[in-house]
Amino acid sequence: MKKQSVVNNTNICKNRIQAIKDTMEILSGKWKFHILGTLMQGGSMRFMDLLREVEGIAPKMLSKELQDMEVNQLVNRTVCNTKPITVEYAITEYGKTLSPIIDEIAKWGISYRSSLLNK
Amino acid sequence: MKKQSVVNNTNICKNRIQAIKDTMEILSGKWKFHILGTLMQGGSMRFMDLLREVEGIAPKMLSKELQDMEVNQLVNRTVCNTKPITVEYAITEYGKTLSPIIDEIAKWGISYRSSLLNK
DNA sequence: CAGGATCCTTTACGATACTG
DNA sequence: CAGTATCGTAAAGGATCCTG
Repeated sequence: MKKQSVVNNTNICKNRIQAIKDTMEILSGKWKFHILGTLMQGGSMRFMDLLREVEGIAPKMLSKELQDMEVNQLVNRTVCNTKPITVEYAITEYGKTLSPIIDEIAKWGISYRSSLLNK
Repeated sequence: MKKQSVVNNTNICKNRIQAIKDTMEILSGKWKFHILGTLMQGGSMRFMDLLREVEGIAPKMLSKELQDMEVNQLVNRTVCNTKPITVEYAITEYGKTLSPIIDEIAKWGISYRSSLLNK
């Protein structure tokens, strides 16, 4: 009667690896974590602001990464009727579900830095 | 006397972004999360086992990624005196500090999958 | 301001073959 | 078995110019 243990260890492992693959595919590229981290603390930001905050990124790359994330509903793009036009980017509610990941990454980076200093 | 508030909001933000940068630099490349996830659940593994488990990776890439991570002390390489020689890879204690990140990534991937199914 | 178009350079990645 | 060598492609990245 213990038929549910068909879900064996091997399967759980495979699923876990598949899950990592899935997530990383969506967050692939050099800049996505970086952009998400910036948007998470900056609220709504314009293209130019992002270009300034995400140091080192070229407009071409920023544009491409934002499009990727828009497709995956992680960020929201809003055109404002100003003159000249401005565009606001913000994290969606769905995108916010990534914040535990970003938080852990930031946390690790911080302790990494301090472990470098204490040598 | 409140001189410590020199650490203002802007600085905290910059540090956070820098921390994300640091972490992602160490975990850069297409395969590191994947390999780490595998090693975390597999314990000590041989090169060939990894090649099999990390589906799709080429030996060259596996070798390179493992070397990167060895330099950063995330994984441990042990040569065994067998015939023919075998090599065991395992996560270091330091590497294990990355597990909250990997866990969050796996968790997100799993709920991402199930949200796809419920459409 | 927001970004697309173009061109060019440099890495990253992949497939296959080979060696101690 | 555990890799390295070699070669080729694709993507990343940078610089500059252009347009609605």
